[in-house]
Amino acid sequence: MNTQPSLSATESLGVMLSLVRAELVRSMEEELAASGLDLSYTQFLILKKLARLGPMSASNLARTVELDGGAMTRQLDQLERKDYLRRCPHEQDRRTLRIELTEAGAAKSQQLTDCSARVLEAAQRSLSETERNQLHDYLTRVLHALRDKN
Amino acid sequence: MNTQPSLSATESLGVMLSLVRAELVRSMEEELAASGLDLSYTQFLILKKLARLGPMSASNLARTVELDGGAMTRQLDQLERKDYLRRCPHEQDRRTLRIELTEAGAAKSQQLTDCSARVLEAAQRSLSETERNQLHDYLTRVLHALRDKN
DNA sequence: GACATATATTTGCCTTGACAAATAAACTTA
DNA sequence: TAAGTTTATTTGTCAAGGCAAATATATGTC
Repeated sequence: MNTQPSLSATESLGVMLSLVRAELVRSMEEELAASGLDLSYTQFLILKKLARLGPMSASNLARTVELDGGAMTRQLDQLERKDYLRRCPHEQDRRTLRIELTEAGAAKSQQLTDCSARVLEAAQRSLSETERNQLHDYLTRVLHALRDKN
Repeated sequence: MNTQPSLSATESLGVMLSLVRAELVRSMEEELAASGLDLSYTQFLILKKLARLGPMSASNLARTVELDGGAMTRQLDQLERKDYLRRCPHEQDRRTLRIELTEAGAAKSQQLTDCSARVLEAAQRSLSETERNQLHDYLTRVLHALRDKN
């Protein structure tokens, strides 16, 4: 049995955030699957970051996508097995990995960008440009307020 | 090793939602712990709903807090063990439970409300009343857009 | 250089939540 | 009423992520 909610009058901010995030993730995974990409939302984020920012270390990647280091190791295992990326040795620092997209991975990255763009556009379709910026701004301010709670 | 992010220029909506939600949950659990309440965010939501809406069935509760039915069973186990709530038989429907707060649970509920109010106030302290309403409105519209994607 | 400290990656352990199957009990309909 | 369908709860299984420990390597200090 799962939940088919009926967003009541005034849900609190926490509940709203959970709902919207969950629905966005679901939409994103659906869109990925529809494009023939077999990727979880987390894996999508990892590949997108690599495509946008280029090769980087695993810990850097973990920080960038807000994922625990241990969890990152396991996601990299999966993505390497699927031949989306490669672990290369770092030239100067032998502790560090250089994670880079394979040719296959790079070839898919455009599809990722397209999927992402479609879902985000669908999600925000009822918001004007101004409202989208405001939403982002408000979320940023809430995040800051929570982080430096003085 | 965990993540101490540096929210870059323009994070996408999905990332922002995850960040804000995670931080809010963290804050909430911290505040609960500081008030001597040993409760996860999920457990907090369950008790708060019960306090606000009164006794209800487990499946109703699950729908209300957006939790899977199986997960709800296990949360109820824990909360019952801690003596915050009770499973009572439903008078008309023998399939159904009537979940109600114990005296101890009811006694704590005011603290929950206070914790919640403090954290939400802190989170939104840099937003005006108007902006808070807009944020809620935008999130609601995004949610609807994602649900009925036509 | 030796030693203490910090960082990167991996692994083990644990909790959570989703999903599906199993029961039990209503409800619907012929 | 009997059969089929829906709903409520519980349980098993699984994947994901957080945390801590282990290991390897780098960096800073004396």
